Amino acid sequence: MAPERQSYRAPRGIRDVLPEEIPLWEELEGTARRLARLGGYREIRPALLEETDLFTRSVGEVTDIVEKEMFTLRRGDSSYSLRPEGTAGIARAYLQAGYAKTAPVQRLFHIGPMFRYERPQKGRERMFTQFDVEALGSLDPRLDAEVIDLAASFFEALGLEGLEVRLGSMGDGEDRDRFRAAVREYVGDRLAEYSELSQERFERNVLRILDSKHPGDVELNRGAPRMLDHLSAENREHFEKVTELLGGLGRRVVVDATIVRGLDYYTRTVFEVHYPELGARSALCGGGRYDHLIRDLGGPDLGAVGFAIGFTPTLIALEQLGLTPRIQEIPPEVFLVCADEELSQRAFRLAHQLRSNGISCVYDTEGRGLKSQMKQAGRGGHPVALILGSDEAARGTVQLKDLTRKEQNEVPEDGLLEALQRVLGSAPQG
RNA sequence: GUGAGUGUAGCUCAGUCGGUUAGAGCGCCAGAUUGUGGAUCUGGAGGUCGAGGGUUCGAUUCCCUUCACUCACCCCA
Repeated sequence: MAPERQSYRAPRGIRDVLPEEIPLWEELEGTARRLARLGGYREIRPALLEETDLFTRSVGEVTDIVEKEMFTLRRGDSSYSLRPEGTAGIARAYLQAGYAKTAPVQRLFHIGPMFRYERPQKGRERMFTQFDVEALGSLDPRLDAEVIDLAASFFEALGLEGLEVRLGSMGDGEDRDRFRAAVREYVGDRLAEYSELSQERFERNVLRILDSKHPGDVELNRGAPRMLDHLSAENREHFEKVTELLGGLGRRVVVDATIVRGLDYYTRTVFEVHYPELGARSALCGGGRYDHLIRDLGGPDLGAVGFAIGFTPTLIALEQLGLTPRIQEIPPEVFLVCADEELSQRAFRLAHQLRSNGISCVYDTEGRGLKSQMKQAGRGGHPVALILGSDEAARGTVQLKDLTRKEQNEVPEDGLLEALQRVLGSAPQG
């Protein structure tokens, strides 16, 4: 029974959100929900755990995420994984719910944790919360623009101004294959000059070489083929439409041919939202179109577009820019003070009564003295202290102290609720 | 997976050129004439100096190993 280890910690890369931090998280979640709903997006809460196969099919077998970053568990012959990203599960839920047949166009959003087995570092955790927005069932470029606009609006609502939307297109099908071949040829001709890392990527995922930040590679990439030059007429038109629509909203759009998403399911539109002031860590959001994912999961070939915003990078950005909302926890409205220990049962019952009437309250459980209880009431930030004393009890009254105004009145018990509501309703700090 | 840095009270950190009772601030608890708050003052509790091993008369201080955390690379939100 004697424990070998006297302390437990959360697993590596996983952190608790403590009560002190909840107001901040509620602010982020509330902002996300509010904006999503303004656009008619409905909240969905898909499974945290899926069959592993769902992710290998959708995200891609040779991606890092699937190859080495999934938390996977086996039960008998089945293999399940904690979701490493949100889109696959949402698309799966969409199909399972029958939306593809009953109401194909679905605007959906989700806020929740994702899991990736990675080495933690700043802005990267093994369990991280994402705001996911997905518009499924349509190819309309307005949805691309709408979704991008929503992502940018989220950051703006939190106080970030001067955002930059970087937009590119990965093409689709044939033009993408042609482009990939062109890149292979270009890079293959001078592979030895590329960095070791890029050489490794040559077989794995050529397109990522275009994304390299290695100075030598950047130089070599200057002459590389550009996806935007290889787009088919149809995809070109779609891309231009999205650009135009965003421009029409006054959004600053930078066409960035180097954007390459890491996940296999992306097609055509890809984008990132950047906050340039943040430098290297300026990407706050990534997303794009994934027009064949639904088909690949067994449904009809319907288009879809979406994005994911990580809460952790967002919080870091806000912190760096001094924009972290300073929101106080809201303490219970009443602290019940027992001047006499014999009244503790009455205090307990009174607490129940107040709560039944919608008034939040707490009381001391450590048998502390009056003074100490008053201290707790004051430091706890409760607007009101109710003091139960034996003299008052004999008179059928309690002392009601307004801690913000420092006013105290003796009130009869049968008028207590009204008196409390009056004081609380007119609380100056709101 | 690779590399670097750091590990001393709940938190933020001093400190010991190896020496015998390890410190501060904040926080916490208790008092300041006995039924009243956030200030002030006084006092108090709280640390196997991450863990294991080595060198030494002696290690929290030096060396090794290990674990954890942090940061960077990779990858990505």
